[in-house]
Amino acid sequence: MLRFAPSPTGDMSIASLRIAIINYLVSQQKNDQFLVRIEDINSKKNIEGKDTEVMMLLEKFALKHNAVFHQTEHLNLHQTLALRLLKDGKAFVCKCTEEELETEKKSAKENSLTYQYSGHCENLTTEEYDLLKVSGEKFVIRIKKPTKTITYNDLIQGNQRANPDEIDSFIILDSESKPTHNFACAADDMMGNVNFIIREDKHLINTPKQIHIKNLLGYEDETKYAHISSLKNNDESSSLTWLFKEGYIPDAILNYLLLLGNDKATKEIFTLPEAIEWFELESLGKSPASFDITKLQFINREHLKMMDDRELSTLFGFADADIGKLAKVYLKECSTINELEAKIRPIFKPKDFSGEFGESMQILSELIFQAPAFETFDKLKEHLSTKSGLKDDTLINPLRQLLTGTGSGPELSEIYPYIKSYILEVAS
RNA sequence: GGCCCCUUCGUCUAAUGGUUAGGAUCCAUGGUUUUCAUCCAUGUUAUAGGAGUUCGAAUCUCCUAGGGGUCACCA
Repeated sequence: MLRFAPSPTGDMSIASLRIAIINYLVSQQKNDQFLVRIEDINSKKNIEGKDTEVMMLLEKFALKHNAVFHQTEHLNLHQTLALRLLKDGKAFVCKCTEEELETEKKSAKENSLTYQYSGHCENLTTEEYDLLKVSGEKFVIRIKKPTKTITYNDLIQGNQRANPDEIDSFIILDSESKPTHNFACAADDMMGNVNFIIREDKHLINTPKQIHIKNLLGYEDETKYAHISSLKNNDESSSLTWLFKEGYIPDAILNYLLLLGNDKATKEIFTLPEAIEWFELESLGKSPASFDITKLQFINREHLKMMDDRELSTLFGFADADIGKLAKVYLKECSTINELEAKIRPIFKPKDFSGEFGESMQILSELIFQAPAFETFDKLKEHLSTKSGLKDDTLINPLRQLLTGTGSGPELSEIYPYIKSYILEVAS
């Protein structure tokens, strides 16, 4: 079982999307299940609607999941498991106040030491615990730190180890009886039998803690870990929202994200099904890659070239393969949907006859309205030339302005076949 | 500050002790094109720095520098 565990606390980042893609891809390679878990246990940070937004994005990238749930649905389960650890003496009640802990942390920092829990409440008796419950005084539950060093092998980062002091006796149930991230995460991975965890490398530090939790809960199945190195510049300019707004398409973004840090790609331009064939999780690089928009532009253009003509035309409000073909001519100078739109729209807009070529444009427009339909641009050109007396530059320049609304662009003979059925609309 | 990770053209990367350090992208130049672009051709640009091991180091070791992560009742 593989899983993607986003938290609904903001817009999905490309780094997060990359993790989702890789999880899905590996699940396909292993013919395994892919689970989506919305990590919404921190109600303060949750943003309304971000969970459905994530699901819509997954769909947009064609990452199909077998199941989805919100982590808060498991509150009872988390509490039960925490109490079980308490009962088994593997966890303890801690009544240290946040202020007390804050002071300890501060002094640790001042002395340049790593903060560690003092162990103050470790030996609280059950009687004291009962009293605490009755008194209404706030308390948390901490898991007891391990007695041995925890080691594991990460498929990408190599052998990892964490000693007991690094893991520490950390909080698993907070003062409102809600599970902390590491506990909820480990518990859900265990209950869902997630045995292959692929996530961002920022979780590297959490892994030994989660292994410790699962150990104490008696989970014995082997879990494989792969922590993907993060992206260097994961900022606003590389946000998914921005990319979509700029006219980048999902296939291209997916292609690009899978290419980063990858040395197994047999070619640079590929689709998800193709990547499933050759992708090798273990060979992903450790060094953080930086997001480079110019490379994405290139990839986006290549994917637009591969897109079905008719489908492409729908992006500009048409349903005509010819318009798709027309757009592809413009791909020579464009790499995003927005750029294409900026070229195609003016073709169908009423033209401005007040400019430098206005007079000639008027003449040509009238001639086109009176003329029969011509199969090729050469025939149209010949006809217009004969009737108007214009030729070469004096013909082409106003004609380009009339047909495309702009002074430069592809050869008119190249685009004419795709616009000829709209010629009356175009030439006015 | 402790611990961990990273460093090859601007960018993504190749080269598992022996290459002229390769490819893609970007950029530049030339040719083609009645325009811009495309296309074709050509070209510039890299082993972070320093020691060591070795006949030979991008590759192994050490040091230095730079970058990142982490040390929560955040996820």
